[in-house]
Amino acid sequence: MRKELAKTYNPADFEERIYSSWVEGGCFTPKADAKGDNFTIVIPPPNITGQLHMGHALDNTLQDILIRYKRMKGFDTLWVPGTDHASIATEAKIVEAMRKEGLTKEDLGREKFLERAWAWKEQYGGRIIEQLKKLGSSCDWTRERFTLDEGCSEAVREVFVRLYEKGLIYRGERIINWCPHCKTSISNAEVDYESQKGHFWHIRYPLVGGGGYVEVATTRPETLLGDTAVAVNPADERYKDMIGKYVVLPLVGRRIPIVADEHAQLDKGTGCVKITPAHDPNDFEVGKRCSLPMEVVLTEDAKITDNYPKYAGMDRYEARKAIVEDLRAGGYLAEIEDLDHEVGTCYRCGTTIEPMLSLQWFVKMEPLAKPAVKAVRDGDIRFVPERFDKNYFHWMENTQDWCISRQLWWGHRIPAYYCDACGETVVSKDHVDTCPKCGAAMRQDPDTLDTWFSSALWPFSTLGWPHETDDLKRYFPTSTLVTGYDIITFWVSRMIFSSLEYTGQIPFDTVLIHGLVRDAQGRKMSKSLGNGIDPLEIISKYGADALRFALGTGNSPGNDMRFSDEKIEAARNFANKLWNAARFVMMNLTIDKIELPEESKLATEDKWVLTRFAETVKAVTTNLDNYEIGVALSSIYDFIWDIYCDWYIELSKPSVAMAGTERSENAQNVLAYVLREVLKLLHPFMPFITEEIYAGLPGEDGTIMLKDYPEADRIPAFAEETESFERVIAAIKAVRARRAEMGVVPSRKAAVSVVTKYPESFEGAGIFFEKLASAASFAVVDSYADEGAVQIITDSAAIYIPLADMVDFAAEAERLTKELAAVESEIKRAEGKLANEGFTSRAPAAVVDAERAKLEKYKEKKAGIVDALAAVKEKL
RNA sequence: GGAAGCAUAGCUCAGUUGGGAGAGCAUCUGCCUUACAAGCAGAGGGUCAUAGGUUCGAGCCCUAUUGUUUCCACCA
Repeated sequence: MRKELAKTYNPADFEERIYSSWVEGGCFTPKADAKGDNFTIVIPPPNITGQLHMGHALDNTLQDILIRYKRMKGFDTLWVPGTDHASIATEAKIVEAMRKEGLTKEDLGREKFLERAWAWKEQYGGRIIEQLKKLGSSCDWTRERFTLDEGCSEAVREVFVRLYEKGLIYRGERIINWCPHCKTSISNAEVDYESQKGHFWHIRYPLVGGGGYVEVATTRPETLLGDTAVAVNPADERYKDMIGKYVVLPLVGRRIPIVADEHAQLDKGTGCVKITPAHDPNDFEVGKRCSLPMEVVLTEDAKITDNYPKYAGMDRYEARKAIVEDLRAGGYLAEIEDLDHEVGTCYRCGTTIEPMLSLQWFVKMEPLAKPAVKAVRDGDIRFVPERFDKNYFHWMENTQDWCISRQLWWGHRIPAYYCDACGETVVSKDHVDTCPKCGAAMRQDPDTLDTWFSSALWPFSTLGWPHETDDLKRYFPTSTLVTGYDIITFWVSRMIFSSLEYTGQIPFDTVLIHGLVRDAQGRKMSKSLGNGIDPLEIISKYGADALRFALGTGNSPGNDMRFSDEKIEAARNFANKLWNAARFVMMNLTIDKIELPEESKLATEDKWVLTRFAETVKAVTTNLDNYEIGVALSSIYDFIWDIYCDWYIELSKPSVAMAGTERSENAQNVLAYVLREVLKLLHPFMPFITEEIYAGLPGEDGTIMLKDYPEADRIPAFAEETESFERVIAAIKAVRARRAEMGVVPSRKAAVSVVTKYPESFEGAGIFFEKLASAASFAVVDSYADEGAVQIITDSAAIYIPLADMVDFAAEAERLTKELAAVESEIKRAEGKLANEGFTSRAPAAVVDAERAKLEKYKEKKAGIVDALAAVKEKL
């Protein structure tokens, strides 16, 4: 069905309608007749609780470009989105939403809280999917899978139990970052460090049996209650004799040993360090090494425990005050030093983090990391660009055991059950109510799993694993993962070792890494800075195609990009240009079917544009196959704007205008053919505008997104005619430049005469000179005698224009002298190069030949300039 | 402290196995040429951070230096 294009490009008029037509047409489901290999992407859309942000838009755009490209290439493509993963931020959002209603988690209880969380998720989750549709994302939404059900999905339970049975998962003590306000542990990545003014309290610990004291310093004096040792460096001469002796812990009266440990540094403070194993990660390590007791002194809301009656119930800061006061009164306080130090705070509420000892579940990393490193080392999995494998290896080879428990409710609940009566622990896929040992009631671990634990299963859990589903058999392992470099350690590495461990296969063979999207000043976009640009606003203002173009152009794998108004405007302008070109073509079409004329009927300019197009197709496909999306896109941009619009459309106008003739129809066919094919070429990048224009082409039906991608080999190309026609273009450009330089207005037409060694190149070119170079007439002549004419020299022609009244011959002479010098220096360079034995014998033959050809051109040009200069000088 | 990236035109950035420095924006000049002023035709503007090295040949490969960004670790 033919459709007229609107006079102005307004994406809002058609983007939504087109998306619906794709959905209705079943375009996103795999093609039954796909002839190629599989190409699968299994990736979560953005976190369900968040607004679509620019980073996600970038992810999604790059994924969609690849999917659409592969689909048009005949691959059996599948893009399955999973949905939310259960991050701390997610729960925080839910809690925040509830707080507005005056509700807290604790009020509701776990069951009700999860119920509400699900409702909330549906509401916001639906919205995010709508947002992605606006971007044109061709996810197969019908296959959307939720992996977070009832707090613990089947796949997650399955792997937890498997790991437990293999001894790769264990429960142990560890120091975690505890937020006393949120009452949850948070990961290192979620701790913000801020510089705070504080103090360094120097405290004296008396030696048991008299004879003095040792002095330690601390920024957190209240942790003194939990000290179980003082450490000195084993190499420290000052304290050599004290190792093994005891000191008395002030205020508490406990005898604690002086131990030797590398953790104590010789040159810091006094060289003595108080050791609080239960409240400091380093001290914890010292405690393990020296077998020290772990003394917990703080409750989960950071108050002193009942074990220290004098301070019990005091908040940590109150306790600090009281303890410092008591230390002073007891004469233990040696000195108070002012200190600026970095304090860890909760990224969400800003509360100072308290390191706490706690029982957590861990995954043993060493046995998992080895095959994961090997898979990348052996090239089974490839990072694009390659350098990111260093990042990956560095992390994988130094990783510590992975703490997977989180004190949250919204997430996959740990499938471990404890019997309080007999202490039995059972790990099971199914819910366990009664203790298999003693028959008492069991309770499930209240904690949930780290969000990355379930996300790590994404490539196969979304395809139905642990069941042997058809999807799994058909599409796993998947093809390409597209993600930012900031997520390699969190997610990519974990997907790799998880997949190898549970399925025995790699999860994907290629990891395309992109950079971060920054703002115009180069800052990372963040909510707290308020510099985030909302992709939806951009879409409504400029269109999804423009956004996709802006994200795709100049995007080079692994490099950050800045997002600016200039960039999006340039993208919109490009869409507008294409729109107008298409309008021109369509309003001139009288044919009702596009058919490329046979070779003998093609004009030179037709052959030229087809050849340049074939080159473009080659460049685009090669670059896309190498994941050079930005380079591929700029090839298309250059072809459409420079070759097709600025040259070919102009060149074709005279022919098209001969209404009713065969020549006109041929020109129309070439115009429409190239337009149709370039629309296909561009479709993966700008799906909406290409679909809209395509729908208006005569004789075409169906959606462009299921058509075959152009293949360079199948486009007729004519090397000789192209080279020949470039001479005409060069001559036209030279005339325009010369006229502009002289300030001749376009309306002043003048006769153009050409003397050339290549008269056949200029045959029939008169019309182009008249139209594009303000020529009143055009002639190829053997020689030209009017000495008052302007002379323009290219490497294939001497062009004469009688504009004597405009010519300043002195200036002409100067200009020609300059040009002569320039061409002579080129000749010198080329001759020097060719005279170099090393070059002619070692450089590839093609390079040497190209150099010889260049030299020939320079020499021709020089001869022309010499003649012209002589003529001008005579005139002077 | 450990690791990695980046440094090219006034600005933002491309530059795909090493073979005569590019784009967009900005600036300047001239154009309403019947698809497009969100446009057309021209022009100016770069010691490719610095110093060495490899090579017949280096923006590209190697080494060092400087600046900058990021990740990891540490911070009694």
